[in-house]
Amino acid sequence: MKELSTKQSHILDFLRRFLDDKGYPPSIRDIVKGCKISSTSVVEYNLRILEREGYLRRDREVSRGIELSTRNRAIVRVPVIGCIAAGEPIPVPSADTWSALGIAESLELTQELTRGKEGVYALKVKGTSMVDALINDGDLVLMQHVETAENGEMVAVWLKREKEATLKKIYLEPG
Amino acid sequence: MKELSTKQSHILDFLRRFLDDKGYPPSIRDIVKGCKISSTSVVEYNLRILEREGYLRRDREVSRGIELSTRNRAIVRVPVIGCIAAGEPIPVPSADTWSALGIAESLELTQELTRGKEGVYALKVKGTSMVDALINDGDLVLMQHVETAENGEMVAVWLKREKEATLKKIYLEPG
DNA sequence: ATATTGTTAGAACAAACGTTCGAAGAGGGG
DNA sequence: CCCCTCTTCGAACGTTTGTTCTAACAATAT
Repeated sequence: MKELSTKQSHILDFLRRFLDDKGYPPSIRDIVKGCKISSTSVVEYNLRILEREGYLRRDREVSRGIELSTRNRAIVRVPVIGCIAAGEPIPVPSADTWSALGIAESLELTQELTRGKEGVYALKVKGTSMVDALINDGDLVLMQHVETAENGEMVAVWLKREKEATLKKIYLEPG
Repeated sequence: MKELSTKQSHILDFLRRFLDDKGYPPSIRDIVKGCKISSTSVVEYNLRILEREGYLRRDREVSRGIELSTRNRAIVRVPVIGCIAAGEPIPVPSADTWSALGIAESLELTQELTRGKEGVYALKVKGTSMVDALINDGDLVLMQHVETAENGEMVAVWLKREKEATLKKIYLEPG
């Protein structure tokens, strides 16, 4: 799937909200009003792109004949590997074996959050030693495991002594 | 709910199958064909009964404006209210009016994340001024809006000068 | 500059669609 | 039988809706 324009994201989002709220898809003119678009043909134009990119399916010549692709709503299960405290080492997360091991907890996320990335895992924060870093006790930190550090990219590294972390891509979810 | 006639059960069943298959509700004439009914007014007549008995909800004068009332959803939609940058003010999120306003994007979460809390919203992080706080550009911060600060609880407060934030409950998702 | 591609605008048309109305059939109780 | 209620039938009306077409605008490349 290609990158979507701002307008296409708005339309897709409006579609989801409308469907969620009303129980049936919006008409093209509903989208015009809901997304403050000036013409039906603009919606038609962008719907065509969204369909081509696989975000939805359309039944032509049928009013409200729009079906959202279920792939976008796919739910991903992410392991909560362990606790993270000040300066403690992080156990290595293996992408596919976590289900076999005795992982206690897991987290259900939508793919919108993980964006299809592999090797995403979660850590539970222990203690309030990182309050100044916007992270509190009991928070959940979503992270992506990468094998090698790409050039110029930031990678999550725990500096034991400094009690600091820098990271490339991180997914956070505190509770 | 009263006992349904054979025809009404048939319609209800067709409604469910159609919705499941196509992703949008059938038109009255679709029901005519699908249930081998001879006239649209017969469908209209029975739909009126089905609505009165609470099996479905209808939006009048709207094509395919039928919503089955048995749908349960474990997925929660959360508005992405705006951008957050160093020291910038946070727009006030109102719990139920965000769908009516021109909120650009939203995020789909499982209830496991929000834990059924009300007034949960998200902010998009702009800029890298908070990298040292584990938050990077483009990250999404999930927050819960509370009207009053409970005693002893931490509440999200932006200190303009210190460029710091303390918060009670925070959900993070970076990209 | 011109050409190309992506996007927006507005209008118009034909089909799809929900609604309404009068009439009539079916069944049940007096 | 008549009366009443529930249900079906068919057609018509007005609106909604998807589609299409042409023109114009914007950004970028040639």
